[in-house]
Amino acid sequence: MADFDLGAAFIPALHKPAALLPIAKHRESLLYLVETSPVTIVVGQTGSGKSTQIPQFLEQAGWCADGKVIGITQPRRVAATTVAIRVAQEFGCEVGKEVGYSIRFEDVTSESTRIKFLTDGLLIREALVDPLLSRYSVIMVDEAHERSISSDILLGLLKKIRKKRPDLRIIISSATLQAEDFRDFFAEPQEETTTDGKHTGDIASIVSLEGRTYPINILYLETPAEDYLEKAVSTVLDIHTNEPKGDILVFLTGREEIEQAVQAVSERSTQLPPGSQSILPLPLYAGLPTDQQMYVFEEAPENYRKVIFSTNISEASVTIDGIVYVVDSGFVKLRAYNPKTGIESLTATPISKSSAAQRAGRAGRTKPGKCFRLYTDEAYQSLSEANVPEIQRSNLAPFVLQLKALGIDNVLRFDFITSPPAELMIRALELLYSLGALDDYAKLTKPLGLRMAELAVEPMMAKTLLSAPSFGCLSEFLTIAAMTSLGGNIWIQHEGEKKQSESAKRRFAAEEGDHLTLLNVYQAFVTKGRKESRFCHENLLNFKTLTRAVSIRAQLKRYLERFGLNVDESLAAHSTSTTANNRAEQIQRCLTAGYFAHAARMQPDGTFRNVSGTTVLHAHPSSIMFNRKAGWVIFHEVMETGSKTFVRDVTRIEKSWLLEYAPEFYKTG
DNA sequence: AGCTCTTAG
Repeated sequence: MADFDLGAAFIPALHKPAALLPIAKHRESLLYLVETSPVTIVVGQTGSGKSTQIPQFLEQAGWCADGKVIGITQPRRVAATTVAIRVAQEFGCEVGKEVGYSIRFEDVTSESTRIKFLTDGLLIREALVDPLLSRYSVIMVDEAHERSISSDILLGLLKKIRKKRPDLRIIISSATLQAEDFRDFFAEPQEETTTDGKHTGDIASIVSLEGRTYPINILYLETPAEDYLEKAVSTVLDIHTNEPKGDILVFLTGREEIEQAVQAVSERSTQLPPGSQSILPLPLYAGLPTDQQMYVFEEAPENYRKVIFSTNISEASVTIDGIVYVVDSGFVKLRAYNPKTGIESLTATPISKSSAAQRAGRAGRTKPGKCFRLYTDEAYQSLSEANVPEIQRSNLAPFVLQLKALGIDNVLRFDFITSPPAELMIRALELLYSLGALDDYAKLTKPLGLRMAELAVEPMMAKTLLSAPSFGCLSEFLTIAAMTSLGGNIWIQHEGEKKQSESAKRRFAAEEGDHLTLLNVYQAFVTKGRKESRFCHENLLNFKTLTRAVSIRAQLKRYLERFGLNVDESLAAHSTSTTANNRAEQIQRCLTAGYFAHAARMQPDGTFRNVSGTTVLHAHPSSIMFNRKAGWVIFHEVMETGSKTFVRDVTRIEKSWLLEYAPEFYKTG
């Protein structure tokens, strides 16, 4: 490119012409497979063009005749939108016309849409109104190997739908390792196996597409590292001094480690020999404000080498160009739900082999790369092959509720590609029963259970919202539901500005606890923060997440109005101090009606104990209740990290309310 | 006295 002396008259093509992609030569065989086989499993490497090309091949081959649609699901919203935009460009139409996408809050499709990209979760919700997904002729489940709960459930539904709709074609895109699991999942029971080892019951065909990646040289430690964080920092400096140019991506487990590493590298880089290239260390994690995340995508200034310290967000969700070196700590923070205690934990665990391969692959996207694994070859050999599917380590209550709403009564016998442990299912059923979403026969109750399933919030919050009209605080709970579903990230945290952030929080603090504090923050945001850009800045509030809260609140409000519930916004706005007290109490009572299972009592030493007295809980330092005295409280969330179990979003209640609103649940007390 | 991996509706 640099050889051309034509200046700005030429710009590089944004995309490779489709004909140059390796997938082009597989066009006919792919179409033949889809035509003849009900399920096609596409094993495609990075850069094979499967997500962009297959839908176009199908459209050209007539799969959209009679107004039918080709649906392609993605595990993430960004993927659904960016791939749709790209395919629309290649197709030569405006996004939303022949090629469109649909994600929560954004439906960019029309009557003429033939190729539709959407998230897995949204397609499951479409099944609530169209159980056979009859608008679609082909459904392609992209990135199925990631084994998210939604794509697992979607595959189970598709298997069921296929029996009633033999015309439906299913395409699953997968990594090599899982392809056979998907094939076996769709196989129909047969006794015999043919001599070539092929099951006669297979209805799925596997096709492999080569990708366009460069070779990666993988290096291990000779002896285990005592401290992988220190080792990561020294490895980065070694690469910087000994290896040719190219940016570095370092996989660590969380924010704290990342900030430490960034700090350490910037300190040590001052000791580099004079005249050498400088290092630009950058953090990357999901909780980082968007503007700071953007730095990692910018080209480093001349004479700087970019080093990105990242969480798992860079493993699949985010792609950064120009990475030549990967440093892999071998650890990831993984969420797991304990069905015995109902407590989620978040702990650093060794990654799987497939994760390690994925991380290494990040080095070979633009030219040959190197991956430095901060563990021994032996340690690598002892890693598990693949990650434990999300469905086996999550609170299943929201999904059991969705399955029930889809008419699947016997969820224990639902055809899961990997069955969740029975304990997880039972715990979910028990919770839904205690909330009144299921009756004595484990059938979905109407209208309560059905409405809970339709609301896009967790079951306990759904119950709270649907109870709110009888406490006269529906408007307030629309806000609280929206704010809690943001999962933190309401406050911007700058390094070394902890004091300011504390005092900013105190400006909105409510004596009753975090839920009313969140309500105050939201009120202030919609009255001032949305118009004055300084407001969020001065109060260290995250404009983007609060804007999202406004969208979520509006969506929830539409649902409740559809249920015929009247949302009176006038009462919330102006209230005298006596009605304000009463209003606070109604909110606390209503919260108890949905979150009674999340109750705790403060001990003289300032920690909390759950109702059965078996678990010690700590108020999270971000809570208003941190370092305050309280009696009984309700909390939104409980999570074990490291050695402590923290509760977040905590509000005072009266003990007697527990018995008043959940007599069944607490009858033995 | 001291802190959440990621993602979706």
